[in-house]
Amino acid sequence: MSLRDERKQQSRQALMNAALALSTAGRSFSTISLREVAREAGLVPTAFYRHFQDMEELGSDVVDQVSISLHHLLRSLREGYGLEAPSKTEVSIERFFRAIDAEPLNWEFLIGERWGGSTAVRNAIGREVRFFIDDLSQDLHKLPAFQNIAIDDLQIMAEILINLALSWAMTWINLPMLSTLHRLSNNNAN
Amino acid sequence: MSLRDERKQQSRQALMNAALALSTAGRSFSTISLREVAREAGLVPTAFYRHFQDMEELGSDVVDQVSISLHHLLRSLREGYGLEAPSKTEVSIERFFRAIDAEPLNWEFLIGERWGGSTAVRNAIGREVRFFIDDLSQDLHKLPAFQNIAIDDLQIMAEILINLALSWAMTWINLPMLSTLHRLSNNNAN
DNA sequence: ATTTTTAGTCAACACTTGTACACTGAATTT
DNA sequence: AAATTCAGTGTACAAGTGTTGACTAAAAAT
Repeated sequence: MSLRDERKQQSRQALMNAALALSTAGRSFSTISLREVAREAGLVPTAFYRHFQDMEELGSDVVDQVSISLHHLLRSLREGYGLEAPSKTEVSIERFFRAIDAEPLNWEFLIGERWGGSTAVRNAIGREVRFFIDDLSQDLHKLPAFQNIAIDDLQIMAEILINLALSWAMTWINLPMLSTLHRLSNNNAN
Repeated sequence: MSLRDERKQQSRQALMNAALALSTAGRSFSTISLREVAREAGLVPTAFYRHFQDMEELGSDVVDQVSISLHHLLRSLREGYGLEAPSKTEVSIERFFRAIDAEPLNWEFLIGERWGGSTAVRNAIGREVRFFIDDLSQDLHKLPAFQNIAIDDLQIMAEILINLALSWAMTWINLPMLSTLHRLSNNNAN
């Protein structure tokens, strides 16, 4: 990649990081402005257009980036299946919460914008969630305990698990945020 | 109630209806402005302050109103329990989707804003969802088939069911919207 | 060495936003 | 009948918004 392209990629990434950071600071993606994103990324507003046509396009691209990172998690969860049967679930759940703590912004964005404002973002996330469900149902099908359960039922079970996981993830993320908020308000009091 | 209070209530309701309608027209509550709500309600912007201190307060009150309506549904679903065992679930699910079709705006608002922008709204919805879960788990406990299942497990089951139901509801609402969108784009083409 | 490309800058625009303040007139209270 | 209350109006302002077009300078292509 040429020097110029490399720098462009860097700015592009700065814009996406800014969008992600702002979207998860107690606000939703659809409420943040193009100018805010540019400011946070250390760019002038008009430079935004060198990378994205509008905020919707930025949003969709953030979804794509977030999805890639979460697919890595899904694979790492899969690798825990080799263990003895009883602790399998325990290990998976623990890894799941660890993964949330590792990159909470990605989760918060995906879940918070799932039914949120922008149509483009919503569709992109919808596709992604459906992919997660399909993936998990195929995974369950490989497990001995689920061998004689109909594919359709496994699909529903996967849907159930994914939805519950997303809900738990959001609750989990918002829990420590309360103490963060408390700490901040104490600092402001001085 | 005095004549003046009655008219005030009417305007207040107009504002809340406007907020609900705007929030569910492909946008989220946090993206709609005070002025838009007032305009939609047929009021001047400054009249808004006679009813609510700010948009956050409006949002919380909309959640309260929506919750009441959904509690009515929950009760009507409960009344289906007297039937013969095999079709019980079927009837409940059918009633559930009927209830969504009856007042889709309420559902769309509750689900869409559950992890959405405004903190006040999010907290109000969180409380409401937790109430739904508690209610359902107590309900399950009364059923013969669930008599010998631990209370904690019933709580989790209720959580699972509510989360899945909310996800299905949103998917269901967005399904016919596609055809509506299609119809609209056809009309615009003329 | 010269030309072309292009990420980022700067200034300017037409709008929308939330909110303050003084005002009106009908419903209510005195 | 006179005084008071108060939902709704109209004007105004500072601040923020998306998007335009012309410009700069460094990298890439010729």
